[in-house]
Amino acid sequence: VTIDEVTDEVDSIVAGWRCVLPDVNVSPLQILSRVTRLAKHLDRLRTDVFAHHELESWTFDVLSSLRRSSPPHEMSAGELVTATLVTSGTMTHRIDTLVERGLATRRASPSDARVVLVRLTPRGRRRVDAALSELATREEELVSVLNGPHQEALAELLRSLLASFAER
Amino acid sequence: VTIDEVTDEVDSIVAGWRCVLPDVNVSPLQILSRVTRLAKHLDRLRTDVFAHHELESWTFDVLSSLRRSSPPHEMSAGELVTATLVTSGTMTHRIDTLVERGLATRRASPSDARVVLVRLTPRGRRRVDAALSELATREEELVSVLNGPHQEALAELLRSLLASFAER
DNA sequence: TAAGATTGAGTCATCAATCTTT
DNA sequence: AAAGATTGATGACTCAATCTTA
Repeated sequence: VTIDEVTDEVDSIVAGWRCVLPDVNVSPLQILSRVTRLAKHLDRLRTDVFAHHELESWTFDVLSSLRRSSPPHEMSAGELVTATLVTSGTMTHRIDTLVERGLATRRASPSDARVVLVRLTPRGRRRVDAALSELATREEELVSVLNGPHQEALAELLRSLLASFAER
Repeated sequence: VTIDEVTDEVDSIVAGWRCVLPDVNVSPLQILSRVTRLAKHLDRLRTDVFAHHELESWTFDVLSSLRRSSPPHEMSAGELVTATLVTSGTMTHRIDTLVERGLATRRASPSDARVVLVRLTPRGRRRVDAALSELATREEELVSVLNGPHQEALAELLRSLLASFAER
């Protein structure tokens, strides 16, 4: 690793740290810094795509959880909280917005009045399906810079890394 | 891919979509959804680590850019904007905070009074060095679930993916 | 007129306190 | 009490408008 050209923003970040703090092992950044940057780009891509369908990333998050649940596509607010990794206060607000827009309905659970059940409307279903479809197409283009085996290898490596997080 | 067990949250998300929308190719999610989730976990890890050093992720972002710049560790506000991928308004506020805390100084450029120069203080330097050192240790543990060659392979695959984003 | 930084309005997030039902 | 959802305060972000200097 001596005469490599600097080809990447991450490479220069790593090189910068090595120069300044030579005793610290910054090689994990070669992976983790790229993960962070990729995630930022992906976030932008999603924002763009969803805007074509009058959705935001955060509304899509909720709608897509509902969509993947078995018909009648209904989940409790608490289930949505754990599925989307946000706080309960955030979820209350998200549901407010979705109901206002006619993309979901909210009702008290008949069996336990503390529980709020959120259900996808037909309009919400059409909206989220169209958005996902376009998103998948765009993501396919991106991933296509890697051939099939490379894609699978990458998915597997990421799975291992993710699993090591989940253990904690 | 018929009798695989569902081992992962991402696997079940992908399986969910395949069931609901079988005509959409959701295999890119095997990669990109894991990237997003990894980034979320990383964000939490960084928040934790930086809290030990009385820093937040966003203050660290700025301080680390300054730290990697050549002595006297001074950059213009505009350079910091491009380095950290935030808007200029955000950067103004970040600089305010860093100056208040004595981690950086702000002055007008002598050669062009429109330009604001931000410089790391010794206190800021010690703070960011300590934070990076701990972060690197924690990230090393995480990445260590993969052996050396796997780490390199992963870094290379991510580099390709990132490059394909940068082209757009 | 343009470049660079700042300000202010609006959005969505978190956290902690509260209300309701069990 | 405890579980679930809501409310309100606060924080950091973006965008657009503004101010200052070149």
